Amino acid sequence: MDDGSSCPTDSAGLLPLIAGSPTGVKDGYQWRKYGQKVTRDNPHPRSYFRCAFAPSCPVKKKVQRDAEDRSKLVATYEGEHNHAKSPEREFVGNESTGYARSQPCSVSINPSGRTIRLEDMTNHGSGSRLDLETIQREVVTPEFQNLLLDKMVNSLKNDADFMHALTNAVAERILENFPARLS
DNA sequence: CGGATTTGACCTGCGC
DNA sequence: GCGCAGGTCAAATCCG
Repeated sequence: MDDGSSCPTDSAGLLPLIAGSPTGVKDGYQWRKYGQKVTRDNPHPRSYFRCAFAPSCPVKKKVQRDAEDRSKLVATYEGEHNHAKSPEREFVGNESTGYARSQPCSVSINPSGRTIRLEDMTNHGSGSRLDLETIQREVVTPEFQNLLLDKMVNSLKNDADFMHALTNAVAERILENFPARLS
């Protein structure tokens, strides 16, 4: 087996993507892994996570490497969080944009609107250009943008840390521009 | 020592 | 009814 065997902690073949995050890709929430399974159509094991921040939260996340391009990580979110974002730092996105780190990711929503699929292109291998075009096609739709905006606003409003940081940033800016008047 | 992860077993749904 | 595949459980193990 060529996948994960070289690294004992990379049992799901995900290690390069989730270094520093034992529960998976950082997306602002805390996840607890509850299972792993090798599926028929993909030799790479699929990991199952549920939201660890709120026991009653119905959200589940499935993470699996792409069968054809193992540098690609596919995360599937099911359900919606019924609580505010985890107080843990490392805000890198929100529940809709997912782990919007600096790396490109493809986002798609299934017809029910309750499952969000993310594809993380970590290593810029072949096909990344095509994937980026796919991302652009999917993200530029007005419906999707409105959904993202709505989710972002709600998430940020509920994030006390973000509001605190925003307030501080604004205050600093004011002090920079008008130091004499405030002293 | 407590919490998180791993992993084999078990459950459930679906196609034949 | 049977077999297969995906999903979940829970005991064992690991790690800080």
